[in-house]
Amino acid sequence: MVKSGRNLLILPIINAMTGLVGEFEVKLDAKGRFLFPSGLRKQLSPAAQENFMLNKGFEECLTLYPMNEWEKISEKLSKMNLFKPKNRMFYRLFHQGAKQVSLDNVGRIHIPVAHMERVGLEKDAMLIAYNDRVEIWDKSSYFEMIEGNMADFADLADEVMGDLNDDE
Amino acid sequence: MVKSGRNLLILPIINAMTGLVGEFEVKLDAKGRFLFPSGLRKQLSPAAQENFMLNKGFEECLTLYPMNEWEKISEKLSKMNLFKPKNRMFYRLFHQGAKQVSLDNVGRIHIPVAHMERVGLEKDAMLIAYNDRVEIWDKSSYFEMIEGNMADFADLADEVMGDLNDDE
DNA sequence: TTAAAATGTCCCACAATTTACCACCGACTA
DNA sequence: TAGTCGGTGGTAAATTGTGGGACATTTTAA
Repeated sequence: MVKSGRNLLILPIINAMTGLVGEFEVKLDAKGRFLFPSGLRKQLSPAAQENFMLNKGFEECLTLYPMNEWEKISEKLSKMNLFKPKNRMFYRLFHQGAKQVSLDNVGRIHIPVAHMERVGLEKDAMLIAYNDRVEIWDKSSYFEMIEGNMADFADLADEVMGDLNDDE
Repeated sequence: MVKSGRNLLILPIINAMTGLVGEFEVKLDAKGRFLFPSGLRKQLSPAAQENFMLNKGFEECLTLYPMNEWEKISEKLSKMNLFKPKNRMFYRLFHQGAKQVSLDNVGRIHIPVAHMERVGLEKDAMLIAYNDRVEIWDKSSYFEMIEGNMADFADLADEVMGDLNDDE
């Protein structure tokens, strides 16, 4: 691991197959902008570096999808039959707060005020990158969430990963 | 890029493949007009930017179809056998409140009073764009609907998306 | 049948917000 | 030590959004 800038950890660039990784601490300025960590940007395919889709995440966070990843999801969704009520409802829930965002020419992303309020985002935020997405948490909510679930970590590991070991 | 109207830029269509996206908050003025969000307008094909079909949505909302999308649906419906009572009834229900609407030259849409009353539309509204349509919800009804269904979101996601993932 | 009221349409000008851009600072690297 | 990259803050300009005035059309009531 390499130390860079102020206090941002930059992890080695990861193989494209395994997707995004890393936890980053960022600060929102008065306008709700934050600098997209360079370590994370390097993990994105060049084509996907400009545009993102932002929406409300599954839990108390926002989720950022690189546009190419979003399109994959979107394409799947577009095959759904919208005459079925469940599908409509899912569509709506999944599109909560959907908004296209992009990097400004210094590499920042702007989070609309309404979105910040929706998930209690204050000045300090955490970016959690995994797989095809980046979650944006308010720093304190994030650590509360971690704290609250740490106790179950062991059980969860067993439950989620237990089977996989047997296959190998 | 083309210049149109007073000073409206028409940008290339964003997701022709995957349809409309985005959640937008709008305010109705005293006359029941709201400004069609520019972010949404940019997603429409230039031909479809002027005219829409408005009708009562499936849930407590109104639905706005860009005219070209409406025509696709309309064509499907026209193939129905209207000698079957159920089909006739569906046809009627689907056309509830159907009315052609269009943007004024500042880019606003006017919702007739009767339609507002029909779905409890007050001053604050939300536009939910997905796939081929734009839903218009009263803001508070919208969030109630979200609240009420959020608990099932995880299950719904599994149910609806679970199958799709298998395709990979 | 006509007048008055209500509703709907169109267009203008200004206000507010957003976005793009610029200039700088500080740290690490070569 | 100079150059490059990462990061911060602010300003100016373009775009988006708001309210209202004036007119047309439809409906209601006398």
